[in-house]
Amino acid sequence: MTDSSRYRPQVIEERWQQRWHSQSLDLTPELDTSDLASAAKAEPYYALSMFPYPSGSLHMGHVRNYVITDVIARVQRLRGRAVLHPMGWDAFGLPAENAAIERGVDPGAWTDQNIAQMREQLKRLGLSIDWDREVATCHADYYRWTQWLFLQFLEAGLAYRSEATVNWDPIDQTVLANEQVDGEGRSWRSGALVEKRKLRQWFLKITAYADQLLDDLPKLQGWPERVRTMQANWIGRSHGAELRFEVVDASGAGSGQQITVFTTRPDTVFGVSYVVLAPEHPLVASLTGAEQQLQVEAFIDLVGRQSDQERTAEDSPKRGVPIGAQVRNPANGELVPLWIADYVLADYGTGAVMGVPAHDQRDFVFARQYELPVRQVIIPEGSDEHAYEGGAWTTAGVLIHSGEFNGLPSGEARERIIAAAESAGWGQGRVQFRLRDWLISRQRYWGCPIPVIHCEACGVVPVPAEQLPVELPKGMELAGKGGSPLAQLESWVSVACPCCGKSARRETDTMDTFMCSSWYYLRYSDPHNTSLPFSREAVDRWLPVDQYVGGIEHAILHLLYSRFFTKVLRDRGLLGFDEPFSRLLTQGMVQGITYKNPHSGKYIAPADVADPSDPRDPATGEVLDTFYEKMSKSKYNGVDPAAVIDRYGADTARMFILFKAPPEKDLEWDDADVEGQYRFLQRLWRLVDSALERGLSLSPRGASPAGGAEPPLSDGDQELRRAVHTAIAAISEDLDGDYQFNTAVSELMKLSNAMASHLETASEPVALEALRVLLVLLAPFAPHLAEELWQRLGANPDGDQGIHGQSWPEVDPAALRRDTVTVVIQVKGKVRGQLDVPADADAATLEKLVLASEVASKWLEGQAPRRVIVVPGKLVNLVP
RNA sequence: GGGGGCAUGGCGGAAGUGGUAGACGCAGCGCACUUAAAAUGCGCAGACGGCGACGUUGUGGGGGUUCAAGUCCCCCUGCCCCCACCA
Repeated sequence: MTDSSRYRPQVIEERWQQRWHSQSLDLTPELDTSDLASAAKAEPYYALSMFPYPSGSLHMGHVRNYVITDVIARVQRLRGRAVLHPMGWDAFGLPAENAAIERGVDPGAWTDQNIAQMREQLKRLGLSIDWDREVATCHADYYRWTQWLFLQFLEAGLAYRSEATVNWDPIDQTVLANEQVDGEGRSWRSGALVEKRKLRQWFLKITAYADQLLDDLPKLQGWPERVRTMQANWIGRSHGAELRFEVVDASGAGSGQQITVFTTRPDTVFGVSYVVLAPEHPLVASLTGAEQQLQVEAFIDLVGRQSDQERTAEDSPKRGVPIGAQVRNPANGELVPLWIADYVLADYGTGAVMGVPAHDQRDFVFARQYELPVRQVIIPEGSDEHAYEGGAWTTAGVLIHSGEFNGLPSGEARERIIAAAESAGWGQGRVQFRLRDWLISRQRYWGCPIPVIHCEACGVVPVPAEQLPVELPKGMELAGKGGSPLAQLESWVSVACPCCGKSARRETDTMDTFMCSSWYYLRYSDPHNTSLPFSREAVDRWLPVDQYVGGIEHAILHLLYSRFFTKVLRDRGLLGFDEPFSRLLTQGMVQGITYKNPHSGKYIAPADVADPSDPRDPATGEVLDTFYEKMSKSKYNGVDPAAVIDRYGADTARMFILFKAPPEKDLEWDDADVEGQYRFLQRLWRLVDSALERGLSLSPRGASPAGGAEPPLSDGDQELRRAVHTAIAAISEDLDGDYQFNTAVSELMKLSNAMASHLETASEPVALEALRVLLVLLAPFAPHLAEELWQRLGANPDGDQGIHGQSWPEVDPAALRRDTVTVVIQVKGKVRGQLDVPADADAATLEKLVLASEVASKWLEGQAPRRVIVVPGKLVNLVP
């Protein structure tokens, strides 16, 4: 083999990337808007990957994400769609600011440098991305429109300021959204235990869209079920009632004050033994009796020092104190004591709960502890036993001890009691959501400034649209502590009020970066627009996104916020659809082989493990635990994409990632499997080499186009054509709908195996058809190799669009047809043999043929079968 | 506690509406080529029994429906993910 005919991915990949770039092959086609051209108009297709944070280095998770989207984009192009496949950067955020604090670098410069670095790494993957549409959320020409959109929310009454108890990260010195605090009460970024603080903060009223966000979930049939479920749980709608308990004094006289509770079980209102408030409830101070003062204050102090996680852990003891007041149960007039307790949350419902120990497990535990009465008011249907021994009876049943509602089933009682409360004025039905408004204020520098001005005379004044963007001041020295950096820059803060002209102060909070990422997919449709974030025309043409691809970690926040944005912007008339992403693919993570010393807990780099079949700690000789886990620096289990590309080329990396696991499953990185993929690509190279040696050419000036083979075809030709068209059918199906790239690649392997055995003896037209189809099918997966082989076969004259401008092949049903098929002979459902029969044999013929077979006579032993089941083309089951 | 998902060879994974379980690949074994090795090519390969043709068994466990079950139904076990004192 000569050197020039060796597969050298490093050479050919770089060459084709340059060529494609110079031919502008990846640019998004301009969509013709004129009606005249509509006949020729290609249908748009929008393939989108979740954009990365520009950390500076590409990791395998990125590679998997973008390769999947790239294959989808390339397939759609081959199918004649006008494809939008963009990329950008989620570029605001803490890492840049932290780098600035630690190393004194400029966050903008640091970010731009990272972007440049990652862009080059991405380009090496051969992604067909339209880089002319690149956006970075930290650039003023982008965040100008983030600000503009914020003002839309403000104008719509969907952005407001409110004093709120917020999560304060003592390390990053900033406020965090609930979603950025993990289950242990730690900051998602710094890992610090989050504290509580009261601050005035900006919120977006996502709760105003809670119903729509929930009710539209069933529309998203192209989303994974579990993502829809996660969102539904997160929104958490529950139906119940607000009931008002009047505060009464010792003599039973009403005070005029009321405690409003929220309950999903109004049917249990006759079982209330006490009413309990959150310690933070605003009425606690005024209602506390003189004798209880000290005790109550001590309790509130105690609860205040608990972390959220301590307080809300399910198994934590429920503690409380009576505050020395009592309330009247509006349903039965009974007086019950008023308590405060740590198990009641201030920010859910009304911050007050009616205690029904017989029918709520928490109330039950609480009542047992403080010897409060337990009165059963619901019994299991058809029983009158006390079913709550050892725990509360929390399921539905029939009412007792409930006055006029006795005997009603729970469901009906709920409606009747709510109706009674409404007509008597002590309550009403109410829907409650778990979802809270979105806290978007951040006391950080490296974010999008909130474009408002605070004027003593005019209040909160939006920055006029023509004055946008409110640019971040450059050249700031960031200390990393003491609250908002912007607040310390007097020259930036001090500004004239746009309304009255008097001196006023800029808002110094910046926005949660999720704001920036909630609309970037809209900007790609019209990235250079300088008068609007996007034109209605462009956004309605390209969106909704046909296929969105990204990690499951964004199942709730990013996707929910984006859906919220879309609905608000639709209501503002800025776009004409109400869900942004038609189909969603959540790809699994990439895991690396991980070695851990079970005793010391130390992770060992694979390179330091001498013998992987007997992994031992190089320092101590102890046997190591071996498993696969998400790649991370601290576990030394990462694989650098650049190193893989250097060694095997991008095509091998792409093929491996697509083949190794279905896209939504976790993928275990395995060097041996990477080698296997590399070998497969080399086999393809040699296959084309052997075709060249035979003088085959796909040049239009050469032999007649494939498919024109003269019948009758030889057996080998027939078999090869069958393999070719089976592959087209199978791969087309794998790429439709569920995206089974792994089986698509295996079909490519099967086709290549078939060609290895038949190509040499095949007639020229059949051989050429096979080569052409193989390469076009390969093109989305291994774009460089496919293009190179295409050219080597002479099919790529200058000025031609190359293999990526070809059309996806069509299945020729005639090629799949067979003269004979092999049917399975079963006896009583067990496979006992096979028989070749004419493909068009009908059931009766088939039965006759099988009954006459040796297999039948062997197993039936002369008996006539009692029953014969015939599945034409498949099997015959004989039941003796 | 609530919700969702998964369980198939040594490994990753295949198996339209029930119809030959284990495609494709990795690792492994044998053969060819080679002085040798690598690379490459060809072949074998769920387990058990048998020289073999073959037979038995087999998709986490137990039942069921069916001519036929990885696939449908019931029960159980294990693992993963999300939510969670949400009243």
